[in-house]
Amino acid sequence: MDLSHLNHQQRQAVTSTKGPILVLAGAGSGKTRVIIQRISWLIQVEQVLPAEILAVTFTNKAAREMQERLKDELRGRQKGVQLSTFHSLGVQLLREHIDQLGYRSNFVIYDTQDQQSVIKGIMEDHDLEDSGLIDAKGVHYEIGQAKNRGLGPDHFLQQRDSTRKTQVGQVFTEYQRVLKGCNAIDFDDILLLTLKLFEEYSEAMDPLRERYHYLMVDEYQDTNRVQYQLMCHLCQRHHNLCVVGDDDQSIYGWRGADIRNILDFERDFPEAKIIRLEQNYRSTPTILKAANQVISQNPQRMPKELWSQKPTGVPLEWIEGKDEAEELELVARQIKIQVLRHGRSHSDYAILFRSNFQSRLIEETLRDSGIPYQIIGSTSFYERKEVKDALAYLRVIHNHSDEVSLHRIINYPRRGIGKTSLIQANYYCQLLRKPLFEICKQARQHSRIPTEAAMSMESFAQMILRYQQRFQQETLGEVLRDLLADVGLIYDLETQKIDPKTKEKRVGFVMELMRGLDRFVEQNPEKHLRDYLERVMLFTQNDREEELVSNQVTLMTLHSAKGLEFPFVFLVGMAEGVFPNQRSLDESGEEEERRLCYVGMTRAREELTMSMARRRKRYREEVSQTMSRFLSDIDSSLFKVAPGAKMDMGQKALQKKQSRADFFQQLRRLQ
DNA sequence: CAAGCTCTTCAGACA
DNA sequence: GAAGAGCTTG
Ligand SMILES: Nc1ncnc2c1ncn2[C@@H]1O[C@H](COP(=O)(O)OP(=O)(O)OP(=O)(O)O)[C@@H](O)[C@H]1O
Repeated sequence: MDLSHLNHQQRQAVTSTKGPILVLAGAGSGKTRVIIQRISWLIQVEQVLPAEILAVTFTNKAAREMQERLKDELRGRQKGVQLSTFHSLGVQLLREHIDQLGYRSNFVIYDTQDQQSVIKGIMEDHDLEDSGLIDAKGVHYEIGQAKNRGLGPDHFLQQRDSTRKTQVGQVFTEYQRVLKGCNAIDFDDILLLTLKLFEEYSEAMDPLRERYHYLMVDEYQDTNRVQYQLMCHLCQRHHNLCVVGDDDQSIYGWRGADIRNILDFERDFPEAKIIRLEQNYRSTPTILKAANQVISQNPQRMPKELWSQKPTGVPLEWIEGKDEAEELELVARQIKIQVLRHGRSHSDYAILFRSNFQSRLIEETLRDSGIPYQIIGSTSFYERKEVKDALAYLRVIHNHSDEVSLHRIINYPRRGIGKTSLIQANYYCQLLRKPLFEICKQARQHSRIPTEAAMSMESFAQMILRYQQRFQQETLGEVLRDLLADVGLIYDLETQKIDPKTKEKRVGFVMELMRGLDRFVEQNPEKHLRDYLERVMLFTQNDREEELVSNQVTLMTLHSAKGLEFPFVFLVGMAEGVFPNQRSLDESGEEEERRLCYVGMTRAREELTMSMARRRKRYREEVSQTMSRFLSDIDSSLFKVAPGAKMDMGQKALQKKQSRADFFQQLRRLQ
């Protein structure tokens, strides 16, 4: 096998297939390439069966990319290699074994909204809502943090001196009970329950320990403790583990990523080999130098070298607008000019931002400028009310116990099952210890439920059962169409008295959902409703099948950009408060934000442009903004036009005028 | 009990 | 700019 496109250290990492190794290296040093080549080496040289190889990535997008790169490399022989995220691996195992843990295999996955509505419900039931000590969001956060560290309600209940903590503990306990009752698990449970399988049903899991002879983990710096433990179980038997990561790119601390996983690797795997990669093949020295200046302000970094042999490259660009609209217009024009001048494709460009809400204006601006674009990773689609409502029908059909979804739809669109009827139904649930759906099925037998409502409940339940049948037999997409027509969801949306534009949008989203299901069926004719639901829960919108990736500018958050690269990168919104994000600063200091900046900058291969607006609209009022602190860490000589300006006002104005004149001149020349 | 209205609150990243 | 809460009205 040809290893000439790897450097010495990479080759070492690729060919040291036995035992644990840790590849610790900076951005763009070819870590991902190591994983790809290693898999290729295992299959081609060591004749390892693909099914014995497991590579874990952090996002589905990364998994798919790796799949593509492997396909290019192995042309079919990669078939059978398992590439997945910890979460999808977990779901796969749970499907098979979750009954051991007291759930049924048709479990559903609760997202943040579902979780919070459960928590709200519990707090209402226990009159904890206006205790002033806790709120649903806070409890949700605490539960999440605890779960990421592998802790349960006891962790809170033990802290007797804090009423707040004990209340959180009570809600937490109840929360787990409710979820179990709904046969639902949350994202953290996916990992926790999988781990529990390994710990408590160890023998049943033995085949799994046996299965993967070679385990690889990309973006290792972002794993949390639970994932780490899971990883240990998976490679326990064979011990052939290769993890690659970069402590400077650890940007998921808020989700429990634990840097100890890197620090303790040597302790937990004493025979581990540590390999460092020091050459960056991605960016120009200019970009790399700037990125290093930003990250070097962080204390307590692991020592790492990173150099690039590429030609120096062009200086960094800086764009400043009077407000966000102007900032983004300038960015758009810049892209337009460059595409024309250099004959580049739009797909060579990425616009990266800190927070999702920034994407709206970017999108509008690009649309107005006629620049084609695609947005990656926005979760908002599946969080929209109308989409969630439609999905709730599917979830209830799949799992009658899913009471969060059931409550969403039992009276939407209206079918005369009001609040009081539900309270009565609920009373019978508790009295007879039956799930709500069972009560609905025979609502007329329960005298306290008003007759009208009871009839309605029964026919609702019958309808669900009818569609459950149909989903098992007919094409998913068609049944969904019938279902939504039957319950009148689209009709309800269309007859709402709101402005026609939003109305159109909402209907459009539901249509898109139906098209998505059609596409899913086309691509996976054998799969069932449960597969679709699983996909929808795990794969956010990222997965839009890369429709014609060609010639579109990519828009995404800095977080989703990790691991990717583009010839031209624009980092927009480089203003204090936005990036670094204020809340993040307050809660966890600037270091992670700084790493995020490092990640963003090092996505660029040839040219990096940063931009900000001097004023920004926030809700109603306008606020003036100052330049992001990260910019002042970059040597101004690396910029073509230095941001903020160390020059006096006169010069500054002049330069601005000058560059604007240049700019318009260029525009004219191009037209 | 439903419908329509205003008011408030919220916008940190992801699986 | 969107969604939920809470109010009034029919
Ligand atoms: N030995 C090599 N020779 C030439 N190019 C290489 C070599 N190794 C990697 N590259 C290229 O360098 C770029 C970065 O590689 P890769 O994505 O594997 O880096 P990485 O370390 O995973 O980056 P990051 O940490 O930013 O995710 C890719 O375009 C890759 O093709």
